[in-house]
Amino acid sequence: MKLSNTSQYAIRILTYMADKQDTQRINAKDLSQTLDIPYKFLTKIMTDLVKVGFIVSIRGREGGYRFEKEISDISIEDILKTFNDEIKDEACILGIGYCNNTCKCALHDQWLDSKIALQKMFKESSIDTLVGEGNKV
Amino acid sequence: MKLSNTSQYAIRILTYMADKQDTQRINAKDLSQTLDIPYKFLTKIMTDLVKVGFIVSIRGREGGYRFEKEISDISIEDILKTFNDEIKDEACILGIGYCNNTCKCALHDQWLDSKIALQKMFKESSIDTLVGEGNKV
DNA sequence: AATTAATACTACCTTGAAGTAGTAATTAAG
DNA sequence: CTTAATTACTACTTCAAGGTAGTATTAATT
Ligand code: SF4
Ligand code: SF4
Repeated sequence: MKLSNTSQYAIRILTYMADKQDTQRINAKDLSQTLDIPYKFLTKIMTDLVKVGFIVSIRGREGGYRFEKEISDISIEDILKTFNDEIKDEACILGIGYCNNTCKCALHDQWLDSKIALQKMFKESSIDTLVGEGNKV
Repeated sequence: MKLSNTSQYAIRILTYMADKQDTQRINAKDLSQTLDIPYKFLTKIMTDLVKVGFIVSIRGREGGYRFEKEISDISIEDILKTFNDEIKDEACILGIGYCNNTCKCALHDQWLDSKIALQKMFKESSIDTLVGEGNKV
């Protein structure tokens, strides 16, 4: 029960970029070194983040990345969805077919509250609410 | 963000077995068919559940499995731990090294409540609290 | 004792996530 | 214009989870 490496990386990348919004461009080499994410894997993730419209890339010398979308308009949920790692409404915690909200697997009652709380937390955590001094990166 | 297939299977197996405690032995073929879990994969999981002492196996003709431990003494947390799928105290949600409870990754504050609630739910959900009529299996 | 039905063990195959390598395309600087 | 520094693309490799196959072992039934 954990987030995928890719999701973890993406969240760390975007929150770190948000922390440095003064710097107008951040390049892959810096991100890779600062966040200790393998360079080639990071650039693959960056391309996904560009394609989904969170950031834009500036190619060529002196290039890099900057936000395209408002950081108040990017939630953890959005990031997880980009990498298919969100908690889906229709996914049963025990993997028994699709959840129609009337079904009951053995863990239903116990899981439902946590599920809703988690989804709410992911949805309400936009990048701008996460920036802060002294965060581990 | 989901439980592993193996964990899901194990929870379904044990809750189903608990539902049928009248039947003193349940064999792998029945479990495989009823729960729609691949037979060979199921027997691998069963062997793990035996090794960790939740159930005992009776080999040979008319063999099968039955509980060894009290079902009130087996929690979802215990099952998840068996397959290394529990939410570890020291695991950072963003995968940044080890959590010492003084560190702060960007998601720390938002995650902590959910984490504690989930851990509590997994710990307090013993198999006997999960048995019930009409559950999806 | 032979047969049959069950679990246990060992080894392998498959799939998807994670990570790597090399090259092409782009663009600022000199 | 050339070079250097950057992102993008394509393809491959590695690793762990999930799943499969075959055989050995066990024990009740006949
Ligand atoms: S029973 Fe509960 S966990 Fe299972 S599918 Fe329905 S809502 Fe989801
Ligand atoms: S900062 Fe929060 S999530 Fe990260 S390791 Fe510490 S407690 Fe865990």
